[in-house]
Amino acid sequence: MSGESQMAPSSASSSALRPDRARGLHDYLVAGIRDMILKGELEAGARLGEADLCGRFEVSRTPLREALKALSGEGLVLLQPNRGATVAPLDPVRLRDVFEAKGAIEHFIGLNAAVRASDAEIAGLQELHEALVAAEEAEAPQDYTELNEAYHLELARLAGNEELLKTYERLQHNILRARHRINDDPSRVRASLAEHERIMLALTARARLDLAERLVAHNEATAAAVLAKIAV
Amino acid sequence: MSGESQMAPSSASSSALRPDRARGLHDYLVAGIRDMILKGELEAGARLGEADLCGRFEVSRTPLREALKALSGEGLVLLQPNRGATVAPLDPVRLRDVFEAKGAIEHFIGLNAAVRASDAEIAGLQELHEALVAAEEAEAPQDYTELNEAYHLELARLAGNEELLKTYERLQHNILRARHRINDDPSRVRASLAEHERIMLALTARARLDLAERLVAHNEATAAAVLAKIAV
DNA sequence: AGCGTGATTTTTGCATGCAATCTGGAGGTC
DNA sequence: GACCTCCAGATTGCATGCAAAAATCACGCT
Repeated sequence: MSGESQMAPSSASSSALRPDRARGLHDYLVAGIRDMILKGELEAGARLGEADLCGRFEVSRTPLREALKALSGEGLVLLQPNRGATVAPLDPVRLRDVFEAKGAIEHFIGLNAAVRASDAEIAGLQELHEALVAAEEAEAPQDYTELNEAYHLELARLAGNEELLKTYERLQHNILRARHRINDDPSRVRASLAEHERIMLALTARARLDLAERLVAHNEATAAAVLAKIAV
Repeated sequence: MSGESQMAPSSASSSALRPDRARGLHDYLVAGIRDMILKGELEAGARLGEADLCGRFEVSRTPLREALKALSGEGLVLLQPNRGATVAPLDPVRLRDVFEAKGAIEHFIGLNAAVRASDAEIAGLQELHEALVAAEEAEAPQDYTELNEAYHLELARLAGNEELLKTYERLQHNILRARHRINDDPSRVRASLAEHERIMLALTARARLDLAERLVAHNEATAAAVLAKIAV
C-alpha cells in the first residue's frame, strides 16, 4: 500500500456544489467518487475496494455499491463480477475513440446551436468565453480548466438535444481524466483561445456549417495535443 | 392494482441468451427488467416498486436496487430519491431528441463504416439483410423486429468506435420501446427494406458520403413513421 | 528454484432488519 | 367546501450479517 493520504472530501473541497450527505448518500457518493476519478486522485486501473472506499466516505457498503453501479454506466468505473471494481482504463485506443465520438457530436452541435441558440444564450456563452480569457491571463490553470469544461458544455446545451448532451458530458469527463495529468502547455492554450474566438464569431453570425467546421477542428487540435502527451 | 399476471420470466422466455441467475443476480435482473421495458410489458411511467419486482424475480431488495441504478444510467428507468423508480417516460419531445441524436450518429456511421468495414464484415451484414427480407416475406414481425435491430447494431459496430456504439445501442433501445406499441404497417416495412437495399449498395461501393446520406434518410423516414403513430 | 495443491485470509454477493421518508386519509378549523 | 394538522400504513434508504467466491500464502512435490 502507498503511504498516501486516506482523506476523502474532508470539508470544503474545490468543486462548489457537492451534494450534501444528509440529502442522500447516493448522490453524495457518485459525485464524490466521480470527482476523485476526474481529478486523477484515483488513477486509471486503480482498484476500488469496497472496504477502502467505505472508510474514506464513512458509509456502509450498500450505498457505495449502488454508486459504483451508477458510475459504471458513466464509463468511469469498470465492474468485474466477483472481482471488484477498478477505475476504467483509459488507454490511447479508447481515448482516440472518445475524441472521435466527441467530434461527431461537435459537428451536430455546430449545425444546431447556430440555429437554435437565443441571443441571450449566446451573450451568456460570450461571458463564459471572456471569463476563460481572463483565467488564462491570470495564469489560473485550475479555473481555466473548469471554465473550459463549462464553456463547451454550455455550447453543447445550446444545440438543444438532451440525449446528446448527456453523451457529450460523459465523453468530456473521460477526456478530462487524461487532461488532468498532462498540464497543457501555454502555447496550446493560446491557440485554443484563438479557436474559441473564431467559434464565437461563427456562432454570432449563425453560420451553421462554419461553426460545425470550427468545432470539429478545435476538437481535433485538442485531441492531437492530448494524445501527443499521452503516448510518451 | 391491475389484475394482470404477476409472472416474470418463468422459464424459457423469448430472448435467447438470458443471463443465468446462478451467474450473479445483477446481470440477470438488469437483463430481465430491461427486456420487460423494451417489450412494453412495463409501460412508460409505470411505477417500479421494489417489493413488487422482488416478488416477480424472487430476489431480495439489495441486488434489485443495484439493477435499478444501472438501468437508470441506460435511460430506461427514472429514479427519484425517496420516491422510488418508474419506467422512464417517452414523450414525443424526448423521442424526437432520441431520433435526432441517432441521426447524428448514423451520419458518423456512414462516413466510417464505408471505409473501415472488411469485406468479410460486409458479407456478414449482407446475410443479416437477406434474413431480414426473408422474415418480412414470412410475415414474422417478431423476427423482423429483432433482425432489424441486429442489422443496424452490426452496421454501427462496423464504424469501429466503441463509445458511439454504446450510445447507439442506448438510443436504439429507447426507440424500440416506442416501436413495440405501434405495429409497423406493411407499406412502411417494404419501403424500409428498399432503403436497406440502397444502404447495402452504398456500403459495398464504399461510398462514404452516399452511405451517410442514405442512413440519415432512413433514420428520418423511420422517425416520421414512428412519431406519426405516437402523436395520436 | 519452479510449480501445483490445499488451507487461510480477504473481498464480494446477497438477504435481512431497522430508521427515515413519503403517501393517503380522518378529523378539525376557518 | 377549502385548507391545515396529525396519524397510520406503506415504501425507500441505509447498516449489518452471513455465505460464496477470489486472492494470498504455506507447504510439499518434482
